[in-house]
Amino acid sequence: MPRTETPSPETTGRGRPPMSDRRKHIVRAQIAHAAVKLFTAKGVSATTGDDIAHELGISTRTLWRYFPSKESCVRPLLTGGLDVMTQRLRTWPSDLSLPEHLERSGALDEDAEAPSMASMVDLIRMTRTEPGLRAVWLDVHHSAEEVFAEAIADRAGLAPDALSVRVRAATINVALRVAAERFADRTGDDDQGEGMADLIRAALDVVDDGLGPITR
Amino acid sequence: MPRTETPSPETTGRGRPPMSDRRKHIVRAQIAHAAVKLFTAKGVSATTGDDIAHELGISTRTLWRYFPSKESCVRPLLTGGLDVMTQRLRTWPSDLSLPEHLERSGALDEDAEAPSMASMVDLIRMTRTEPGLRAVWLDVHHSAEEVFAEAIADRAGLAPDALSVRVRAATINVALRVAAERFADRTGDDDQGEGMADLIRAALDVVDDGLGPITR
DNA sequence: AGACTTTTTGTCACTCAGCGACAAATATAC
DNA sequence: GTATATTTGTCGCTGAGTGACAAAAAGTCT
Repeated sequence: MPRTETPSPETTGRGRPPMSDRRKHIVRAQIAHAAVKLFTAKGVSATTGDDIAHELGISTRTLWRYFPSKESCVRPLLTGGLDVMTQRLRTWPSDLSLPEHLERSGALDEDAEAPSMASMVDLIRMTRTEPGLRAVWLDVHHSAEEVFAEAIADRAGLAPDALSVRVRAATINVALRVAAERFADRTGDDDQGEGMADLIRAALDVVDDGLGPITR
Repeated sequence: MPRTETPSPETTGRGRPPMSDRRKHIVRAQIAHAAVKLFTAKGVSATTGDDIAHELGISTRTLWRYFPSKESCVRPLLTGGLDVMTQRLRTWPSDLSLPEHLERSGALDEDAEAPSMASMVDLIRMTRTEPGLRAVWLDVHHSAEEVFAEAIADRAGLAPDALSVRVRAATINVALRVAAERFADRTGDDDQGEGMADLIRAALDVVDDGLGPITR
């Protein structure tokens, strides 16, 4: 059995086999790390697509086949925390509230992807001053909204496009974004910042309070 | 008195006076309308900067002086609803809850900018399929977050960067975005859609419910 | 070992976005 | 009218991103 990670039923078995999703993902991750390295060193605008490609020894044309723009090269790093959570939404136990579930997912992620964590923190910080990176960051979270909506609709027995579902998905999602930004801001070299799980809990608690007594 | 809309104290009175903010705003609005016209007609990617500039009889160079990218040309139209609300936040009466205040602001806006409304609806719809426009749309709302945070912090007597303030500002803001998207989706030629004020109220009610009984 | 087939990568040429520099036009005060 | 400051246009450039096609890679089959 010649390791086919995509066991499609109609394998002609003829010619070069398509690149596995796993391998594609690895290449994308390598590009992402090269991009963030150059972005932090020279700044985003001063970094060209050629720079990123040359850093990896690939041609610029291939780079654009993996990512549609130089800013989007770092997308895999920015999605880091979120796609762990959205993946875990599929196994959301029925005896756990969503905040509890998300909090644990966030905590797990924090430990798991330690090497990428520093890059992610750097990127979220750059998000403030670099419009191109901010666009990617906001879009990453916007994409997650859909996933949250489906999970919530499924649990609540409502349609995924019900207003209450969409608003809840959006609010939860945006709370996670604010928590991540806070985490990035507070995490310094002295590592005195709060944990990601604590921040997620705190942010979701605010959401759970509704608009609060102050704004009403 | 030679109409100076920026009555700066140190008017040398010598040379051509700077363009008033009002006049700049008018030019930007003209560009925005030309852009959305071409975007809807030919699609975003098929519309070049030269097209937009030529539509108005200005040079391409001047176009880029008013906007940093062709997608951002429509920004004035996308901010339409939001900047009315953020402007009114300055005169937020103390006997009104934030939802009530926003609801009324949204309703007023709906009537006031009737001509721009159709373009805005078209744009928000295009936001789904055009990544460039979506980026502008998301960034517009992201910018509003800051304004909401300041208003809420001021009312609550908290620091603008307090976690609770930021989360509340973000959640309210995102609820407005979902309401606007819903409005754009539901508003057809037969005009059977709900009113903007109703949608804002409904969305903010969901926020005020917190995470709700379902997700906990 | 071939020959064969399919995917991936690289090379080339091209369009368009967007900016810096400088000239030309415009609008005011004197 | 002249002088001055602002705006606009022209020119030329770099870089993003794409389509077309050739070269290389990685397999299968005999």
